[in-house]
Order: sequence, then structure tokens, then C-alpha cells
Amino acid sequence: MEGKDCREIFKKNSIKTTKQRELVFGVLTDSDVPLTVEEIYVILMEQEKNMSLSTIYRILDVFVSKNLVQKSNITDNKAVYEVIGIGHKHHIICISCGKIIALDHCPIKEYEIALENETKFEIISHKLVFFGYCPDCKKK
Amino acid sequence: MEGKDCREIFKKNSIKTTKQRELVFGVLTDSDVPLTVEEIYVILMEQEKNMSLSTIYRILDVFVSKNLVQKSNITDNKAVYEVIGIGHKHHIICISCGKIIALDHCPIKEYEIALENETKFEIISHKLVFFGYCPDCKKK
DNA sequence: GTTGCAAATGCGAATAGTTTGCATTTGACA
DNA sequence: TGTCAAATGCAAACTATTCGCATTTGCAAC
Repeated sequence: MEGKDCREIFKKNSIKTTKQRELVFGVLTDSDVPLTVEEIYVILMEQEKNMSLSTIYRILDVFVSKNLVQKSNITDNKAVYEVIGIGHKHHIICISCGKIIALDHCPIKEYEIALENETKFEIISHKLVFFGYCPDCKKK
Repeated sequence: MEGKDCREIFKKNSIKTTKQRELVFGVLTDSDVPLTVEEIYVILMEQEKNMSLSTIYRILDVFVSKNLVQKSNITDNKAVYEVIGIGHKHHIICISCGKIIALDHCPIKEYEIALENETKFEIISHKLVFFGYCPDCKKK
């Protein structure tokens, strides 16, 4: 991801541009899977772009609050982060190897309306996660 | 929940009956909302049935492993637990007051099959959570 | 009933992910 | 280029959960 692209997106969302924010945003846009804070940290380390863990947490909080990034608590412990393209994402996680795949399609938009009528809640968002065995682990 | 009922369920699932397990199971069956470990602990304290937090965690792990109880990591931090009736549960959580409602109906059984074909995963289970404003908080 | 033993409990300490306080640095704008 | 609020780095704090180990308890065999 080019620095310039970042700057425009940041400006549009009134996020101050910093070296660290560009790097974190770059890592996320370059990844085709959601990443944990730890993974982002390691990727940056490997690129010799060391950065404090707490800085990564704070940067991600900003991105999430500006709706540039989606935070998902899929497993019990670590949260994963990914850039939001057009809409929100759902996930499949392999319960054998831990691989996480993001899904773009959302099958429950219609159901939400029925549920609003039924429960009288005003529904704002939802999370959907599937658990199973990925093609590789299925074979074993 | 009567002690006797517990004993039978426990026996059927080869769970050794203990005073603590009966109490925890009783609290869960008496509750119409999913509970955190902390909440279970407090409810028991109020009944002057003090019990170690780690014991509650261990008991719940057993129940979950025997499929008597469902553990859900809905919010970022604390897990909630509830007895499983006929099938798995989904939830709506109020983002204003934190109230959690369990839903029995599952709208995505059919979608799972389509998803298996599409992704070549073998899907075992899923979690679905809705976020929004409950009837009470909606008014404000 | 009594006894024996594996399994369960209680307690405190350890763990792990995340957050926070504060001193230092940095980026945007005048 | 200088200024200052905002961002960063570091270490310490926090919180939910797990673990080790000494003690207790429930079940089964006698």
C-alpha cells in the first residue's frame, strides 16, 4: 500500500498521518486474512519497522472508530482486525489449524428485519462466525 | 431446579455429582438470560453458597464439554453461559444497557450448506450475535 | 456402614491479552 | 521554521481466565 493512498484516506477521516499509522494500515491492506495485534507486530518487526504494541492497539482503535477497520472477537482470546471494503465481514475459522477466512456475503439481512419486528430491538449490526474444518484439515 | 433432576442429567453424561455442580447447574437453569462467571458467583454468594471462582470455571468447562451448556464470547471481555435446551442459541445484545437476550431460532441452516460447497470447509457450528438497542433503551 | 482412591475443590499465584499513565517525540499548520 | 496538541514508547496496571498443589469429597467395593 502506497503512503499517498493512506494519507488521503486518513485526511478524509480526519486521522492525523503518522509513520506508524501508515505502516499498520499498510500491513492490514496487504493481508488477505484478518490479523491479530501480535501478527501485525511481528510483520512489522520482520520489516524492521519496530513499533510498540500499545501503539498498534491505539492505532487500531482509531481505525475501528472511523470504520476503516473491523475488529472481530472470533476466538476466546485474541481479537483480529481487517480493513473494511464495501461492507462488514463474516468469518469461517478452522477448529483444527486456526486459519480464519473472511466472507463478504451476508445471508441475514432479511432476517434482521423479521427479528426487529419480533423482538422490538433496533438492530444496528451483527456478527456471524462459522467453525469447522478447512479443506486441508478435512482430509486428515 | 431440584437436586434429583441434576443427578440424573449428570449420571447420563457421566459427570460426578457434587454440591457445587448442582448449585451451578441450578443457577443456570433458573436464569432466563445467559450469565457470566462473575454473575453466577454473585448469585451463589447471595444464597450464601460461597464457592471458588476457579471451581465455577472448571464446572462450566465440564458442562460445555458435555454439551449441557453453551459458552458464548459475545462481548470483548467476559464469556456468558447458558443451558442448552433443544439446540444452540443466538443472541441480541443491547449496546446501551448490555442486556443479552437468547434466540432459539436459527436462520442460517440452509446457508451453511451453500457455504460448505463454496468454501469446501466442513462446517461444524456457528455463532451469530446481533447488536442494537433494546425496547427500553430505544425510547431514549 | 466403613474405607480407599480418584476426582473435585479452594486458594493463591501465574498467564495473556489489552489498557493506561506519563515523559518524550512528532506532524500539521501558522 | 516554530509551536503545540496529538501520537508514541515504555513500563506498569488491569482483568478474565487458567493452573499447581494441598485438602476435601463422592462413589464404589468390601
